[in-house]
Amino acid sequence: MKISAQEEYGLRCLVQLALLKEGETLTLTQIAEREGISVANAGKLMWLLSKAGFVKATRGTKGGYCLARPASEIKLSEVIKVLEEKGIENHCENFTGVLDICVHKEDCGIRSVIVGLHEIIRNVLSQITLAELIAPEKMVDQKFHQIQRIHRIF
Amino acid sequence: MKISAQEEYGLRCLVQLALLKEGETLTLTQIAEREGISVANAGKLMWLLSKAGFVKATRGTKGGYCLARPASEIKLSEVIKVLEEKGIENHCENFTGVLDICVHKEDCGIRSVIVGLHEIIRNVLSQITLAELIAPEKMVDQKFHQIQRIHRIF
DNA sequence: TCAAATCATTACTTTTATGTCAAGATTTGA
DNA sequence: TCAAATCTTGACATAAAAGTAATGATTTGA
Repeated sequence: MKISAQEEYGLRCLVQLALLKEGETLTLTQIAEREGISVANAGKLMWLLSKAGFVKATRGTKGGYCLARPASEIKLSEVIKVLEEKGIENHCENFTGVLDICVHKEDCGIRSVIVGLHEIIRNVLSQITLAELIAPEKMVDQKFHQIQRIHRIF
Repeated sequence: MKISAQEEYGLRCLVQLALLKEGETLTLTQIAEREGISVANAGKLMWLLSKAGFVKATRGTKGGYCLARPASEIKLSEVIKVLEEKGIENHCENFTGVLDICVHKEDCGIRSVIVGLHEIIRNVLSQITLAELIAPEKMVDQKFHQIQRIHRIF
């Protein structure tokens, strides 16, 4: 169970844009620099995020990227959904082994657990916005544990 | 955020063994057949699970695999820990881009969220045993939602 | 108008994860 | 003892993910 490179770096690029003041933009080169990734890679990620409507791109001199809507209105769950390649919807299609169809199609305890876990993850991520993510780590941690406390997970 | 093939299939092989009666065993061929994966792949997975002490293997005619301890004493969290290649411990080492060290080493909201999510996942999985996983999906689902209800996640 | 700066798009390369193969070791039973 | 059945192990091949490169399109401003 882990986060993919695309999810991690994509999210981080968005964080950079969230840090900007109203009206400012960042070029691919600047984003790449600030995140320690290649310009080509940043380009691909921003293209995805642009297609998905999270960022607005303007070309030409003075061009660059900025968020398409306020950071406080972008939930992490939405971002992750776009950056992951295959959603949980197709859990059963993903693990069919050498067959065309998963042998557990009928009744599957694992599916319940995996699908349930994804529900929890989605739920938690839907309670955190980009805006909250750019606060100092201490604050994010606090917010996270507040979510956990409210829901009595621990 | 997704489960890897190794985690999925490894878990499923264990489930097959959990379904056995006391004293019964399954050969690699049988496991492969029942899970719809190749014998070679089953061999690799069982090797991992054997090294980790979840299953007991006996060689030779009449040989095969069985659980090394009762299914009710094997938590999913332990199994996943063994089957995933990199734990969450090294989140920061995993995403350093083109640099040697992640640019967010100092203070990182994303890290908080990802590490927190992994805590939740581990916690939930530690409350489910192999024995519970082999019940009809309906029951597993119930158990899962019971965990959610107890902890007021939703 | 044209060159420079920038994003857009697709194809390609590299790396990593997954899956396979083959040779070896152990056990059983004839 | 020996052949058959089985697991063990490490090397290898394949597929998927990640990352790069190259070419094209748009905008700005001299």
